[in-house]
Order: sequence, then C-alpha cells, then structure tokens
Amino acid sequence: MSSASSTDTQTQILDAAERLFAEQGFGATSLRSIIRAADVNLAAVHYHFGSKDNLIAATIHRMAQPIVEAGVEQLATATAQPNTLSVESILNAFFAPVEVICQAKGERGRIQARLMGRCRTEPAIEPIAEEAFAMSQQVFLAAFQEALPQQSEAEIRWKFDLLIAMLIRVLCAAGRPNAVLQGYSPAEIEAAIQRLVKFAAAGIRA
Amino acid sequence: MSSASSTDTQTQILDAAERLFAEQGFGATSLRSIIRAADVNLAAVHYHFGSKDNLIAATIHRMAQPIVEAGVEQLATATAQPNTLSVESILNAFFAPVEVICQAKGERGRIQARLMGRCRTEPAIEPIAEEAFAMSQQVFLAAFQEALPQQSEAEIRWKFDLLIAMLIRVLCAAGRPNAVLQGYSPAEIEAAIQRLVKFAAAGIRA
DNA sequence: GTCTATAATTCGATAGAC
DNA sequence: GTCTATCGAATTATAGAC
Repeated sequence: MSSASSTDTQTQILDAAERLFAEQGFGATSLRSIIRAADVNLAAVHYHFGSKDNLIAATIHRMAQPIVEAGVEQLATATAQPNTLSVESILNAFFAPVEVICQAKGERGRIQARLMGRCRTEPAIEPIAEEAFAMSQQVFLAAFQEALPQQSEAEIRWKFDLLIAMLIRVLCAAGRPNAVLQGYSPAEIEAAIQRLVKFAAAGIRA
Repeated sequence: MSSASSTDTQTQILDAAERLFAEQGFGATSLRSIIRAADVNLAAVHYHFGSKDNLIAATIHRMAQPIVEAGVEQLATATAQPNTLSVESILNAFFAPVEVICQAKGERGRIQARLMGRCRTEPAIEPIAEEAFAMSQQVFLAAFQEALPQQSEAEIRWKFDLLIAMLIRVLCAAGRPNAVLQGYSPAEIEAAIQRLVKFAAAGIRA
C-alpha cells in the first residue's frame, strides 16, 4: 500500500505530466520540466513510475478511464431503452466526453482534450492509446452496426474513425474563434452536442 | 543564386526534416537526427536555414504550397461553371489534396499528411501553419458562404473546421485498417473522395 | 520514500580553417 | 559552401546517503 504522501506525489507528477505532454508532446517534454511544474524531486519520477515511457502510459490511462466509462455507461442507458436503437442516441453517448471533460473539469478538461488528440498523431504512443480506448471503440462500433444493419462493417468503421477525429477536434478547439463549442456553460455544451449529433447523424446515414 | 550542390543540400535537409518532424513531432526531433538522415553536416543546417525554428517554418511552407494551390485551383474551376455553386463541387475541390498527396507522391504523401496533422496539435507551430494555409481557408469559407446563404457565418465556420479535421484524419490514416482510403490506385482514391463528399455534404446541409 | 550528486549522452549553436 | 571541433546547457538515468 502507498502512503498518503506518496499518492500525492504521484498525483502531482501525473497532473504536471498531463499538462505538459498535452501542450508540447511526449518527446518534447522533459522529465525536468515535469518535476519543476510538479515541485517534486527528479528521482521521485523514477521511483514511482520507473521511466519516462511508463509515466507516459500512466498519464494516458488516467486520462482515458473516465472518458471511456462515461461513454460506455451512457451507451448502456441508451441501449436499455425498449425502442429501437437510434443513430442519434448512440451519437449522444459518443459525444458525452464533451460534457464530461469541458463541464466537470474546466481548464483541465481542455488539457485532457489536447492529450487525447496527441494519442492519434504520435506513432510511438498509438499502441498505448489503442489499449486505453479499446473498450469504448468496441461497444460503439457494435451499437452502430446494430442501428445501421444495411451498412457494411467497413463503411461503419471508417465513418466511426472520422467521428473520433471530429470529437477530438471539438475538444481541442473548444473556446476558440471557429469552434463549435464556444462557451462552457451547461446550456452551451448541450447545444453544441446537439449541433454535432445533427451534423454527424446526417453524414452517417448518407 | 544558389549553386546546384547547395540546392541539393537544402532539399536533402528539407526531405529528412519533413519525415522526422512528421513521425516524431517538431520538439522531439533533433537537428542531429535530421542531418544523420540527410547525410549532411550539422553546420549546413545553420548555414542554409539559420536555426531550427526557421527550418520548421521552411518545412511547413514547402509542404503546404502544392496542397493550397491544388485546392484553390480546383475550386476556381468549379466556381467558373455557369451553374450555381454546389456544396458537392466545393467539397470535391476541398478533398483534392487527398489525390495530390496520396497519388502523386506515394510514401512521401503519407509523410506530408502526418506533418499536416501536426500543424494542428502543436500549439507553438500554429501561427506558422495558419499563415501557410490562410489562402486556402479564405477561399473555401467564401465558397461555402455563397453556396449556403441560409446558414450563418458562425455555423459555416465550425463545420468547415470539422471538415479540416476530417481531411487531416483521412490523410493521416490512409492505408490503415479502418481508414476510408485503403489503397492508392487512382480508382480507389476517387471512390474514397466520393464517399467523403457524400458524408460531408449531408453533414453540412443538416 | 525522498533527497543530493553525478554519470553518460545529447542538444542547439558557433568559431574558424579550408 | 562545407567541414571539424567545441562550448554551454540540457537531457535520462542511476548510485547512495538519510
């Protein structure tokens, strides 16, 4: 068991790593800049995580866990409805991370959004990220296949791949001039999600 | 005027930088790894480009130029038609880079696609990339506004932002399991573009 | 579990010979 | 225009005291 202080040190390191990895990328972020921001000793990183690569994996997994859970839970609720599963209800669950990240976490949410985006542009990181999001990918693909039996699996797969790209872009660009999500109030988040669902549903059905 | 050999050295450096920046990111790629791949001397980089930052800017501009030109030219052709400008014709021009990059350049195209993707995930690079793609962004936004007068400028802007995210994803994921673009033959590229146009047009009109 | 000190490498940049 | 040599600073990682 870890003591309370060691848990705090781990969290401080993860918080700083999350922010710096998101802003600068994994390779460009040094352990020194992380321990400076976390106000811990350099040796503590190697003690708690072993290496920079292990710290990267731990950071990604901590970021992904609540996002995957929120999507899977909300999808399970939608699936439990007696009516036929609609594309819109699946998309509402798929875009749930927008609410999870932007509303509940504020500034930290935008950091995690950037980090999520990096998982798709850094080739060396992809295996780690793929594992972290595997469960989410699996259940959503299955739901779309059930809701769109007339479309081939390959067709649904590349459309779902584009949906992920859209979701990441929405999260990364939140609050910026041309973004779909301009503010962070519950009403604005809800409205943005509805715009996204409408946009995506039309594309998927096309 | 540069001599022939100096031009070759510059090109060798740019080719290696393009590949390594795309694969590892700007911050994580050292000048030494670039000169190793380019088989030139370290001092040659500073002689020809002055600094790492200048080399980054030169690499991005060289990548962006033919992409911007292809899109703008094809859009001009579509605009020159006597009929009303359709969303589909604009989107065909917008997705032209897929053909430019994937068909004409082969493996190097996929490298440039990744590099293009990095321009939107590395905050420090954004000003450079924004300048490199400014002309393209401007003409396409104007075309969409003309084709969709019933939609507000803000609405068109966030939809266009998502289109860029989709285009980058298509280019980055080309050839991978769940990608819309599976092969690189002219027929497959043309078919993928048509799928994309259909998907995007439905979303934009929604 | 936290720390200092340091080893071993690598980084960007520059000086100066040719 | 290209090269060698090198500076000063930064990097990851480790050893060992407390």
